[in-house]
Amino acid sequence: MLTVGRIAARTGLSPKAVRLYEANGLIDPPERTASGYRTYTDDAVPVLGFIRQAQALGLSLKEIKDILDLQRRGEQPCALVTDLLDQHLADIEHRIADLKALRTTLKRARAQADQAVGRGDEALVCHIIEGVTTPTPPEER
Amino acid sequence: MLTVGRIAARTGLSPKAVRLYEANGLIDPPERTASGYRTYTDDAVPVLGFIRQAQALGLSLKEIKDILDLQRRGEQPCALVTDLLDQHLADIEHRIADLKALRTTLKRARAQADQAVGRGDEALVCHIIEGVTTPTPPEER
DNA sequence: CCTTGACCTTGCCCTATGGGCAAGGTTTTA
DNA sequence: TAAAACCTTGCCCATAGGGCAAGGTCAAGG
Repeated sequence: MLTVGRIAARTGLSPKAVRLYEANGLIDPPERTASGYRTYTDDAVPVLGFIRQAQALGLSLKEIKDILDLQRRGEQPCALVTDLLDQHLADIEHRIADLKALRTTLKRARAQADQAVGRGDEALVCHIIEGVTTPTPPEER
Repeated sequence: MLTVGRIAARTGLSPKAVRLYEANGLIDPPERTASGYRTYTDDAVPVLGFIRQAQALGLSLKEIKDILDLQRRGEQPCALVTDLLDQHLADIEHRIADLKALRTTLKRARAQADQAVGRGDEALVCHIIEGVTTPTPPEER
């Protein structure tokens, strides 16, 4: 009999994560023993594996739930999946660009720090930060 | 007299953010009017500006607080600042690398999706996700 | 049989940075 | 003087769980 701890260990998740997925509707509530223990069947293992995979691709629990809901209703989730993957791909491009811009800004700040050492110029708190021109506020998405 | 809304507008922040910074100890609690309104002096403006700049560099409120605490105790925060910038720089390199790896994985999933369309192979939920080999779990830091 | 340790249950607080709303008081403007 | 615009505090929301508490349950060993 698969308890929550055992199925968690088998799928590489924590028991807490498994319970969370149940609470969020990603997996069906399993049967319970008389004393209230969750008892999973082997059928639940690949679903949890799928969740892990999808999470590794950057999908949120909400998005994964939407996919699984479609599938449970007998519909093809693949169109949704490709849409989501495309969105995340675009998002990742965005974030990489933002991080690269931020890296440039940070490097400029660092260079300025080394240069300003010993020059002893004054600033409200620290010229290293205050002297930095932030080009475009990296909008997180 | 600078109310919270006015100083927020002047610094490009929201009133809520300004109150949050006060609650978290980044700025000193301002005087209050008899009716309880916060009344800021112009001295608070550049501090809030500093917070904005530091945030734009990716520093957390906690880190910014540490910098400001040092400065308020009359010590030079610049060593801490350079440390933090170096840490964030390394962190950003890491995250860029992770995102690039994830992008590669996502692109492979997408390519597989296009290729598998019409091939009609079966999977638990969607072969697009299940067929993807996740190379290294992108460890978020 | 009993104990001990490992497991399970629910529930609550915590993370970071605010956004949004509610209920109520104050100030400013028309 | 009345309405609009502002302020106050407090609470809930978001992500994806981690950690802890209090208490119930199960399996192995003595």
